[in-house]
Amino acid sequence: MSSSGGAFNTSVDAPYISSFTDLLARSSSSNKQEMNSEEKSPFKWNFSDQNSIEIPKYKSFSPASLPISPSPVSPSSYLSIPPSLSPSVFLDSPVMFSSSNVLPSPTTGSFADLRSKDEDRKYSDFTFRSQARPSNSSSMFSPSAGRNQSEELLRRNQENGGFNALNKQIEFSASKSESVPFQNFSQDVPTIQANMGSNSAQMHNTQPTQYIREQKKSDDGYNWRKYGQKQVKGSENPRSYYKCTFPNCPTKKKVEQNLDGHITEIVYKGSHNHPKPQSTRRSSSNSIQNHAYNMGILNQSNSLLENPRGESVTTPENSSASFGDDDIEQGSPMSNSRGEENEPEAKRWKGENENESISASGSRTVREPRIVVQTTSDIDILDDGYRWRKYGQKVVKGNPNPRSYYKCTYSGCPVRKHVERASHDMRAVITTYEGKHNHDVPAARGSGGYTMNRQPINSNNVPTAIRPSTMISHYSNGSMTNFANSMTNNVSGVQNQAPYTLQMLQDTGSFAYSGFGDTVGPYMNQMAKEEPKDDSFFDSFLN
DNA sequence: TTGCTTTGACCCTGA
DNA sequence: GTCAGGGTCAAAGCA
Repeated sequence: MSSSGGAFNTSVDAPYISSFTDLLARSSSSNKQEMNSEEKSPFKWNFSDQNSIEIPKYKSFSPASLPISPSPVSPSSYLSIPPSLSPSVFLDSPVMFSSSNVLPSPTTGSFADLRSKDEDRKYSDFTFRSQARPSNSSSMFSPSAGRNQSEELLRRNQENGGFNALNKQIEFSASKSESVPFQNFSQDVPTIQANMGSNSAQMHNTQPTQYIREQKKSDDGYNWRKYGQKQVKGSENPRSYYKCTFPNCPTKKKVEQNLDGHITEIVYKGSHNHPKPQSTRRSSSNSIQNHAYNMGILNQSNSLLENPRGESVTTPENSSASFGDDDIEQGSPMSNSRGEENEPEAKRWKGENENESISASGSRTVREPRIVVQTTSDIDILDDGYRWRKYGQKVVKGNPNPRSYYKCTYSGCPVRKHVERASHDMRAVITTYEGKHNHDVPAARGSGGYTMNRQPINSNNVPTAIRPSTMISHYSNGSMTNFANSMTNNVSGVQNQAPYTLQMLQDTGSFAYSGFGDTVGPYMNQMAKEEPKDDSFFDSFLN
């Protein structure tokens, strides 16, 4: 396969790095230069063995103080920084503030304030150097280049495979932080090392720091004050309660984070009765924002529909249209989704599929925008690498579509999952995982040209703790599919350099979300049609 | 001083 | 009426 197409296939004449492969090549060729300037930058390129393959590693980022956990392999991990994108674009993008999802912090207060100037400097430096072309990239990331750069990058992305690269960037930005380049690389590193089998120790050092920043910077644009935290029964994850700090704004949200710090669930209650707090960083990204919206990545409230991990992300603003208008066919159940009755499958503050409730006293409580973001960072609705046996199927309340129940076939493994199509949109599939795999990913079940050896979803082969969690996948033949195709191309494009595997694609949950529609469709169709193979399982399930 | 987080206690609701 | 669980309050501590 060629390495053409998608975000990685940037114009060759551009002083940009179009892929990690490219980056490696450039870093190799410019090794001396990099080393010379190494001491000047907070970000340093190191080479464990200068006589062998030169893998950049990162050593200058201080470890995080928060619980250290392996960062799950994000789909975005396989992406290098799309060359034509300037971080400034995303610094300004409201998209970045939209995602509480991804790894947003429950502390969604003032975004900018959360980052120290020192961090800014580091990021900037890192970005600068990561491009391996300092002279060019410096201007590229110049704040003053902001608007023009964003427009230019739009043009470039359209020229180089449509919005694919942009798409990734937007997703990245939204899910991570404003420090896109840093985030990108910090995620790339562990992933690459995991698959290349080198420099792992050093590369892992970047994860905690990155993670902490993810937590700190993600934002939905509003300011929240935490007013409570509680350990809820049935979950090892503490639940935090937040109120919008705007005077008289009734909006609240509760956020669950697992022990790793990943946000596993965000539920919004109420709607903001005020505009988003002004941010000086937001205005210049309209072009991207609009582009993304036009592409169906964003809905009309500029909220990201899904983050790179495949986590469906909504905010109170977009809770009623979380799949993006462009993705929704006219006449489909979602086509009128701005109305409350058509809000996407989402868990309300209390209960499911209820916009309102009536108290015992008869008073009616309208549950307003209510979002739900149930996130799973480490699962893939397409095929997570594990083997599943269907043991039951049932139509549950509120959804005419049957929910397919599966159990991991590995002996003794307690993990189960159930899959169902969203009632509002047959292309949206909700997968809920329960339990924790106590084994490695099974060997491949045969494959084509790809290396099918699956790897655990997280980068260090530690079974991923998964609390009952839900991932909403959405299949579309629209723009998101194009994005997925791009992703495929991208991965294949770098395959020559690194053992990227299909697993890497499939582990990218989020990309699978939209990207592998052609694959997902049949897969899900099969699931829908498949009859339980094990009556005992089925019977026990029904009982 | 201000604003935020933390955390134990209390309140509310539903079974 | 009791209990359990979730949600909220508010004092204390921190930056």
